[in-house]
Amino acid sequence: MKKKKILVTSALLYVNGLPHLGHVVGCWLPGDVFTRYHKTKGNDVVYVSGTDDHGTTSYISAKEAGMEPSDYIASMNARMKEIAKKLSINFDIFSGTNTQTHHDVTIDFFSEIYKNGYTEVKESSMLFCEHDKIALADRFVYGICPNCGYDKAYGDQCDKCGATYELDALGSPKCAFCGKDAVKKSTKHIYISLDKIQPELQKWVESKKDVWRPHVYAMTNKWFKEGLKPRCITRDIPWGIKVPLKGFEDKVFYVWFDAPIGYISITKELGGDEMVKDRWQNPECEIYNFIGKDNIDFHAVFFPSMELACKKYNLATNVVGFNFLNFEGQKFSKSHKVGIFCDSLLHSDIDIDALRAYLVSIFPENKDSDFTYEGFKLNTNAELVGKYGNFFNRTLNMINKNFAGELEIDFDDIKDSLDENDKEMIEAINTLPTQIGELFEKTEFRMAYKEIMRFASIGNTYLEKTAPWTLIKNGDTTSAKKVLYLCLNMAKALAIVASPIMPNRTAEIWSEQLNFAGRPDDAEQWEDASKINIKKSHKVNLPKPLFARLDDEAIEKYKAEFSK
RNA sequence: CGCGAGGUAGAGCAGCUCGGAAGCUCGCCGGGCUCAUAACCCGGAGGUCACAGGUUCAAAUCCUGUCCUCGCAACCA
Repeated sequence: MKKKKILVTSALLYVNGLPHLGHVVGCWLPGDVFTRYHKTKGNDVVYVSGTDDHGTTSYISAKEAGMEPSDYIASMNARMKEIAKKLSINFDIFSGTNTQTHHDVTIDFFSEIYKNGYTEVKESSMLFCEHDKIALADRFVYGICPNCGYDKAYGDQCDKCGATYELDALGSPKCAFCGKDAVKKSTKHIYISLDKIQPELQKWVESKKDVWRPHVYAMTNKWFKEGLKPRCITRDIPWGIKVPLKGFEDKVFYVWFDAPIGYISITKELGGDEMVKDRWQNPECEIYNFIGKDNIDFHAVFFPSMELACKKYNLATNVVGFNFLNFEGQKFSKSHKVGIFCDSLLHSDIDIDALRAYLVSIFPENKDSDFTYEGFKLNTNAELVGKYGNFFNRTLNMINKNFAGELEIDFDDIKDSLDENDKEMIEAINTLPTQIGELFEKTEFRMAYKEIMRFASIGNTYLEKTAPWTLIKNGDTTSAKKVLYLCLNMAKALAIVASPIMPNRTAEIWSEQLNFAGRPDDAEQWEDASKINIKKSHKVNLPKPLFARLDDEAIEKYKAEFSK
C-alpha cells in the first residue's frame, strides 16, 4: 500500500497565556490523535505547531511582565512545550513566529502577493493615543457603532449588532487603556485584494462541501454572501514583522497575516526547503488544520485567500473546526477560575491517558460540549476499567493461571473447530480495526472511541458466552485454549487501535503484559490489528490493572489541585 | 427581523447528510456468572423524538411556521 504524505497543523496559540483544556480539546489533542493514527497506519506524517508571537496583546503582556518580548516568548514557549509533553502531545516541532525563518518566509510570501498584483494601498486614518503613545487598532479602541449606536463598539466590529466597518467609521473613539480621546492621524496601509480572489476561493470552498464539517462550510459561505472586501494587512505597532516596502518602514504586518504563514515557516524550521517543497508544494501531500471555531474564518477564508494570491503553496485538504468545550456548564474563564488550566496538570499524578480518553469521548466535534468531573470519573471507571482494562485482565489472567502464560496453539490448530461465537469474534477482529481507522481518518474521534469500547465489549461478551473457566473445570482445555487464543488476538488489536488515544497505557500493556516487541503504535502496525496471527510459541506475562478506579476522594483531590 | 448553537426516556448524549420498526452510557428494577479492579453478561421499566401544519405508502430525519433554552465585554480554541 502506498504511503500517504500528510501535514498536520494545530492552531498557533497566542503566546500570552498558557493553554487550558479547551485549547487541548480544540486542536492539540485531535491533531495528536490524528497524527498518531497515521503513523501507526504507516503514513508519512508531520505534526507542526507553535505560538503566535506577534500582535499588540503579546507586546503588552511582555511589557507587563517586565520582559523583552523575545525573552517573554522564549519562556512561554518553553512552558508550553513542557505542558505538551505532559499531555503526551507529540509535536514534531513546536516553535513560534518570532524566528528569523518566519520573518524570511513571511516577507517572501508577501512579496509574491505584491508581485502578483493582489495588494493595494489605501489612505486611511489611524487612531493614536497621545497619552499612552500607542497606535490604537481594532480592539484597543472603542466608540460609537456607526450601525446601531452602541457606545462600547470596537475599532473594527460592534459586539452588539455584529457589524464590521473600517476604523474611520467609529464615532468618538477612545483609548481602551486610559479612556482618553483618541486622535486621528492620516496614514497609508496595505490591503490584500480579497475581492479579486473571491471567485477562485469560492471554487475551492465548494469542492470541500462534503469534506468539511457542516458548520465550517456554513460559516465560510456567509462571507461570500456579503462579498469579500480588501482587507488591511498592516499595523502601526512596534512589535511584529516589518513591512518590506518603501514608505512603510515603520509598519508591521497584521498579526493574522503572518500567523498562519507560521505553519509554513515552522515546517521549514523542521526540515528546511526540502520539507516545505515536500509538504506545501507537493500536490500529493494532504494538509489538515485543527482549529477552534473562532479561527474558522482565518483558516477557511483569509489564509487560503493569501495562499491563492501568493500562488506558491497548497491549500488545506481539510479545515477541521472544533466547537468549544465548557466546564461544568460554564465557559472557561481565567479571571473567574473556571476550568482546568494546563500548568496545574504539570505536577499532578492524574492518569494522562485516562484524561485523554475522556476528552476524546467529549470532543466538541459538532457542537459545544461539557467537561464534568463526574463524567471523567464515570468514563474512567465504566469504560476504561470495566470494559477495556478488564478484558485484558481476564484474558491474561486465565492464560497465566491455567496455561502458565503459553497457549501453544495458533490459528491453524483451531480453524476447523469454530462455532458461531468464535466466528463472530473473528469477524469483529477482522473488520473493526479497519472501521475504527476510517473514523480516525474522517476525524470522527468520538465515534472512533465509542467503537473501540464496543470492540472491548464484544470481547467481554464472548468470554461470558464461552465461559472458558467452565471449560477448564470440565477438562475441555482444547476449547478453552481456542477461546483464549482468540481473546489474546483481540487484546493485541485493542492495544493497537486505542494507541492513538492512549499511547502510554497501551505501550505498557503491549510490552509488559502482552510481551510483544516494540510498541503498539509502531509504523505500519495498524494492519496487523485485524489479523489473527499470534505465534504458537508466544508467552504472555502476568496482568496488572491498567487503569486505577477513581473514587470520590480522588476526584476531590483533582478538583482541589486544578482549581488553583 | 443582530449572529450562532440547541430542544430525542430521570440525567448526559447519538441518530438527521442519503426518510423505512426509537438507540447508547449512567441511574433504577430483576436475573445470571464468578476468570476479572464488587469488575462482567442477560432481561425489564421509562419517550406523543419542543409544538403545529405540509410533502410522502412511510418523517426524529425533508419543507413551512410557532414556542422555548443557551452563548455572543474582557482573558479565550
